[in-house]
Amino acid sequence: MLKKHLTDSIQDYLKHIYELTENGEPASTNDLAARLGVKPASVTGMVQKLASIEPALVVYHKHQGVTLTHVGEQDALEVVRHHRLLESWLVKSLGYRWDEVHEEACRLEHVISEDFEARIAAAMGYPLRDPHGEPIPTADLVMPADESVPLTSIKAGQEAVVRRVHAQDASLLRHLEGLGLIPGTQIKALEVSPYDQVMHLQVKRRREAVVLGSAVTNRVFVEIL
Amino acid sequence: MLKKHLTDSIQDYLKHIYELTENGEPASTNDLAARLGVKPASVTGMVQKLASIEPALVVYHKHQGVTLTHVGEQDALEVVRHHRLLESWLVKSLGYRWDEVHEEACRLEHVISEDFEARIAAAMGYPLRDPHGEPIPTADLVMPADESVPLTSIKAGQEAVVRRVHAQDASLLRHLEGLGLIPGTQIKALEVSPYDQVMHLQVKRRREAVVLGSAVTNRVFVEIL
DNA sequence: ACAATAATTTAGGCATCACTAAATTTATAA
DNA sequence: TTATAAATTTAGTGATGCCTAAATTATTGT
Repeated sequence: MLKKHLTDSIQDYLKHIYELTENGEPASTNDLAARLGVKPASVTGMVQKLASIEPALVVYHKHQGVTLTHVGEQDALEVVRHHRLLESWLVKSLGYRWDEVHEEACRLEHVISEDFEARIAAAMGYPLRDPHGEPIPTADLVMPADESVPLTSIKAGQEAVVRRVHAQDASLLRHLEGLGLIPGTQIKALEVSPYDQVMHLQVKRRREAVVLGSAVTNRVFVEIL
Repeated sequence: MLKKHLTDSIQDYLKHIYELTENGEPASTNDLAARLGVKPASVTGMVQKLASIEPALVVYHKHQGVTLTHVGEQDALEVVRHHRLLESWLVKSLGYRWDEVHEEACRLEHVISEDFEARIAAAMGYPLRDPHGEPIPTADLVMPADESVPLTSIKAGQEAVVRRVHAQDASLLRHLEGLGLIPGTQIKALEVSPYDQVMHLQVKRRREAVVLGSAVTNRVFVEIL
């Protein structure tokens, strides 16, 4: 098999397209541009290239967004695996906190060898979740099942366990940690305001109820008990 | 102080210029090209650029080679520190062998943060030598003194201790390891052929004498006892 | 339906850093 | 010294991947 080289830039595009299309919808030029920190015009150019290389990594139709081909998805999963293994390793092996790992992993993910990947995975006992609870694709690039749903979707009175925190912003992560909203924590929805989505939660091992806006509840995924 | 960004390419140039000028001589265009794996014409171009940026990183005069400025040397030492700390870390923390670390460190050295650097240095107890015995610049970019001399320079009958093995080729390193020629090993020169420089060595804890050509003896540095 | 607005694409440029081919300078040896 | 070889530099190119400005297409409100 040909050892194709994917540039750092292409790896970033694939990773972000993967994450934006997890919901089933194609990724828009604008959303991709915002995530990648480049201008929409640059995204159009790159996406056209990714669609025209052989084998194609994405499917693209003007004004209709991008999706990954199977090949592109495999490549994306490799990058995601690197990223999430690295985040786990930085926490477990070097004492980073969960809010400190994202940037470092973003840079390391493009340069580590398959050997390095295998060694850290083995050293950690082949973890299936990263420090934020995000599933880590296996070595053969299968994404572990995740049954969690957005915290926004639970009803007053329901109990659940936090599974994933879909965020990388350091201050948001520290805030959530301060509230005890980390993977594994059990919670109970006390009240949900119907209009502004503000949610009152009882967090296990906390005296006071926690009040959260949708900017936060959108990012927390739970498994209902 | 301005946080200038040095590209990976520039970091590589600086690192190799540093290593080529350790002997006091300017680095030649050809030697640099060979080490960097690029054509001499490319080196000329880059070196002209490094000499003309503000502040200049190198001193360059046509047909006379390149040397580092103080600023360039500091930048080079930072890269060398990253490289050697990483090699040490890969060996100590992930079980790499000394012949497996070079390529990985070459890629990682450009992307790790100062925080990462500090963490691995601390985790290892601030080592002053990498797995090959090469000195590791301190956090304030001072290269630890090294009194070792080339193995080629010792006379028959002299005893010495291996300090540095100046090589990155995996098969050569494995060969040396097989002979017991690793940092810390005590040796004694039995005989030196005056013309071809072939050297007969007694290596501590080995029954048979070892015979080495200059391709090897050039790369081993020792401290005479 | 139609104008206003938002999203996207096209076109043209620029910076980086490699390359080849040709010209030039320096070193070597008869 | 002078021819030849080796080393180096110049000049011109190409790939990557970003940008801005202008043009185009899609969406939305009335």
